[in-house]
Amino acid sequence: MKKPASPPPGQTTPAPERNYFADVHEVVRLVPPGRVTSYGAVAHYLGATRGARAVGYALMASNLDAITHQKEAPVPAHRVVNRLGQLSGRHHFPTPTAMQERLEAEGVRVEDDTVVDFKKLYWDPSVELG
DNA sequence: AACGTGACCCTAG
DNA sequence: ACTAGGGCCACGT
Repeated sequence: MKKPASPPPGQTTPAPERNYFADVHEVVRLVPPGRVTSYGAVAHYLGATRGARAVGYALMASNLDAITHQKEAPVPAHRVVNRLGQLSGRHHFPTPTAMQERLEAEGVRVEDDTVVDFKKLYWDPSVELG
């Protein structure tokens, strides 16, 4: 077998198959309705405090996947906002107002594309889940 | 294989 | 207190 790669430990991707997509998918899915979390919190829970970007990327993929499958959003991406509580990803939703609409539907007040009482509704997986 | 992009976060002046 | 810049992670071409 010409398996050239014997990836030494400590290189990129320490975990064997840490599918960021599936990982984020699962964490966000655990976010209860009426609560909101941030990309950084999810990233931190995954172990990468600075991987918040990848979290957003994975979320987009999962959301688009759901749309492609024409099913209900398996991942409540609308409950994920940036560290400032702003709906930075609202522009990437099927509709520019889908995120806010969904949040308000769950009782989350949104003003000026920003979650009201974001700190109060904040849901940290590292804290809630441990 | 390398460069560039992106729903971000943190540190420094 | 505010503004500016750099950095990390993953994916596409």
